Amino acid sequence: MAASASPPPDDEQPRLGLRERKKLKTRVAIREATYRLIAEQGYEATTVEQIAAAAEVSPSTVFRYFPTKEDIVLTDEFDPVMEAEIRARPADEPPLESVRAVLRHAVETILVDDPEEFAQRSKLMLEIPAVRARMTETMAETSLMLSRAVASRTGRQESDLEVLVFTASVLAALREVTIYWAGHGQKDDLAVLIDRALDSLKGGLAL
Amino acid sequence: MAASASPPPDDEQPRLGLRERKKLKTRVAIREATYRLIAEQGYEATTVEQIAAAAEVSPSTVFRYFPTKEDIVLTDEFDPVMEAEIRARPADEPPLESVRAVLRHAVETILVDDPEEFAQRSKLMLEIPAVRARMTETMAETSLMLSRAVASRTGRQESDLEVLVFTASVLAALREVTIYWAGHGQKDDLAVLIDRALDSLKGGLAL
DNA sequence: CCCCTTTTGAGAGTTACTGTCATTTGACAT
DNA sequence: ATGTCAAATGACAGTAACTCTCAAAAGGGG
Repeated sequence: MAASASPPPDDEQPRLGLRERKKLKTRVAIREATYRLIAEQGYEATTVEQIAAAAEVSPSTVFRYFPTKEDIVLTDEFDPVMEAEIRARPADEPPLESVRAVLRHAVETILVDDPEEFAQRSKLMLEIPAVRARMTETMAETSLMLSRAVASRTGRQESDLEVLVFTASVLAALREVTIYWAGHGQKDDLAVLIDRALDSLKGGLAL
Repeated sequence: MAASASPPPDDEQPRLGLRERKKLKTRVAIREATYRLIAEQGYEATTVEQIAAAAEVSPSTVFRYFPTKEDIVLTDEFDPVMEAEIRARPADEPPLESVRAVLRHAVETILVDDPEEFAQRSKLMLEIPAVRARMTETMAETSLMLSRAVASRTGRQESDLEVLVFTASVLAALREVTIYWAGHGQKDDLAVLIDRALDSLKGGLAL
């Protein structure tokens, strides 16, 4: 997927050390500065130097936290959660339906959690090729985890061509949905669009 | 897709002017130099400056011919041909089958045409994230053309979500096939793999 | 309060890519 | 051939995303 905001409900109440808390703050500061600057000036016009200045850290630090500029916008902590959720679905459920349930839940969470950030990210995905490309790269990792989960539930290898095609198609469809949604003023109901897309896959892409 | 080499069988015997012939030569020289250097030193270690030197042109010229370094490796002139071929398929054929026929033909052509280049490109797609990313970008354009063709043949809008999901899934599957093939020593029969992938889509991704 | 480890910032360097301008070179008419 | 014009090239300067290295600063534990 592509969400971020609050990482899954804090497992560790047990107090992060000051160090860790500061790191988290820096991370957030960088991201917020980035989103703000991009909203004001556009993506390409915003340099990492400006981001660093706005977040009050050095450029070095920005790169320590995010490997690329695109990652500042995209980073995503949902994969592990989704993996667990998929594994938790009933074993006899068709994989496509498991994915549907999990995605629906994920989307719901994101929209409650931080709708604006999600909206802005979707728009960037629509408009900035570099971001879309990086997003797709990120999806490659998601794809791996999804393949693992699907493989283990169906008793196939995760390198099985059919498994790979499954995950690649599902994620590609999800990406199209997101872009479609962003391209239509973000007015549609995401859950409905996801259902349509998955139904289309389920029906064998008959047009 | 992702092929290049000789552009579709020269429609114009009627003599390219010296100018055009020279341009073509330069294009080829740059690409050959690039492939050679990459084979020798790896992708990242090969700079555009080196490529320019090896092709005996200036760096400026390299960038005039190819917008990015990745494009030198990826550029692809097959889209228009494939678009025409799809439109030429019988109108009552299911789109997935039209795609199957055209892809099969395209793969055949490529493998006859310039198997080595195709092999090396696949390997780069597998190994170099930047190339894979750029490849995916390229696929976005292919996706557009495929959507146009499919839309016009099914009487849908090309912005129709189902059409978008169709093309995105097909191309994602094709990408997986290519990577799978490259990752397995390029020993399998590509046509067979494509069939398996498309069958999987046709069957509604039931696992 | 001191020591040790982690984090940070400063600075220098690389490389892909952009834009500009003067020079060259093919095309074409005379 | 020769002159003229447009297209292609090369030289150059500049930007911005990264990378590396090293010394200064700051948290944590005794």
